[in-house]
Amino acid sequence: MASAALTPELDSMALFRAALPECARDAVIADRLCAIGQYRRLAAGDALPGNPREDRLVFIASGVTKLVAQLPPAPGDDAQNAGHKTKVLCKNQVLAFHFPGDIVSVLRKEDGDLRIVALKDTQLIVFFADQFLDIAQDNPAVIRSTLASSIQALHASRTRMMQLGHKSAGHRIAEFLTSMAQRLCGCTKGRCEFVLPMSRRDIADSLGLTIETVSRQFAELREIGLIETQGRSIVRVNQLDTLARRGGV
Amino acid sequence: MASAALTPELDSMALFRAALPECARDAVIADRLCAIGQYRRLAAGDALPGNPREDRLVFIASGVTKLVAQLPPAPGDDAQNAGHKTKVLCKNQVLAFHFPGDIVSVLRKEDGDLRIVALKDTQLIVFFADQFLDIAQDNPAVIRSTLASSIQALHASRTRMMQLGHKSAGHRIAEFLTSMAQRLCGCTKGRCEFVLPMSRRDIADSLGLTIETVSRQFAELREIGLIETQGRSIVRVNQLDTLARRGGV
DNA sequence: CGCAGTCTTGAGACAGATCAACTCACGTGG
DNA sequence: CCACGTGAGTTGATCTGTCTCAAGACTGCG
Repeated sequence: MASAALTPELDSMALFRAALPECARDAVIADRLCAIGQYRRLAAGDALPGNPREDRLVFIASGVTKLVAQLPPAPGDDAQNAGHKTKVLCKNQVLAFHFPGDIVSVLRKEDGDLRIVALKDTQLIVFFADQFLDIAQDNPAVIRSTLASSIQALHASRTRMMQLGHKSAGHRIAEFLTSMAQRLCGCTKGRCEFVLPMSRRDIADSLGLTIETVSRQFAELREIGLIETQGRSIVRVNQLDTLARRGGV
Repeated sequence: MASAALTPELDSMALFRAALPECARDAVIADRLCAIGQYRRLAAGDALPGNPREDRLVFIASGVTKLVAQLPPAPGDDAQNAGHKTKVLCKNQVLAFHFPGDIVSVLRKEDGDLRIVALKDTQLIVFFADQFLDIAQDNPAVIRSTLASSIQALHASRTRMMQLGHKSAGHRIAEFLTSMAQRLCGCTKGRCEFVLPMSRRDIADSLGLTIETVSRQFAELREIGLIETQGRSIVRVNQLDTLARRGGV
């Protein structure tokens, strides 16, 4: 898509510009936004340092990240679990995975903070939300596209809520694989092959399941012949449309 | 807060103005927004007619509503459930409850449509999102507050996702009651009493549980002495802070 | 007062979690 | 280049929480 001859930083900025609404790409406003964006590089496994004070907007230029909500270590969580047993380990819910071109809004911590963690080497641009909006509001197209993307995220989040609320493990895994096929190789039917950038644990945490259950579901899909796997992370889907139907959408 | 002598419609519009950022309340922009807003009245149980074509923003002036995602009657849902049994009835996920002052964004239907249903007699103002934004984008304060509220909704939705992903029935009910206490009588500690505007079924659907489980959890809280109930919908919480801790926040 | 629908309570079934081995992939260092 | 070790992934046995199905009790309406 973008050039390769420039520095990684300029390259990332160019990608960011390309993500802006067409009319704003080469305008002054793009320069102003780029000026306040901080370029960052994360190695696989690294987390973007948290900032408890400011809401931020993060543009993913390359790589893959997960957005993790780290539940606080259950402060006084035992006071009430009279009879129950509760894992003392703080559980990490993976709220979403993000791919190049995505803009993620990271609110400052309130109930156990949000963190962006890289799954592979990742380049991103960080904006402070206030600064970004101060500039963006001068340009209707930009502010509207920002709003649109946040509404989009809301919609996605609601869809996932429905998943977590009603769907069985089988449904969830099928839907997960379907969406990964779309994201990673743009396929919606037929057969395709891709490399999952995230671990079983990440998948489990994002779907509200355990790794064992995820593993068993993969096994079941393998037995039926719907998918094949190679090594830890290579997945080949044989009938994507059948898989999608299994996901119940 | 608002007058009572005017017509219900004017009254609702006044409430809407009051919800705008201060600097915009009496400005021209408020008049323009009011001009495109359609006043609606819903009796308890009625649904706001869906609109498959336009995204809408709905301002709740009075009453209480639920936002329901009606899953399509599982078109070809059985093809894959080889061995499993699946409810044929279409399940209704309640995505959120809304109270006076809330602005709800209702996206046009995509995967099983969204509907707003009144829980008690409700007055609201409906805007077409495009029209609304065309006007709002002229005023930085308005567009930013719109964005802020949508980000807020996103955050709430994420919080709920975490709930549905990780929390036990007991946690969910405790958190639900805590948030209702805040919404309905502004309490965060001590004891308080309120009338739940929604049925057990609505509660169950919003938390991803069954009515039976909800009922049992209420019973448990009653036995512990944390709450008392009277009739179907009056709830008295004895130790709100203890309940909140039980919710695990 | 009586009916209809909501809520409660109980007994049993099942999906998924938990606990515990075991296997395998993949990077390391000899 | 291959042996090795570590951590990821798989598989199995059991256990628990929640759903299901089925009565029954109550609320609140006509």
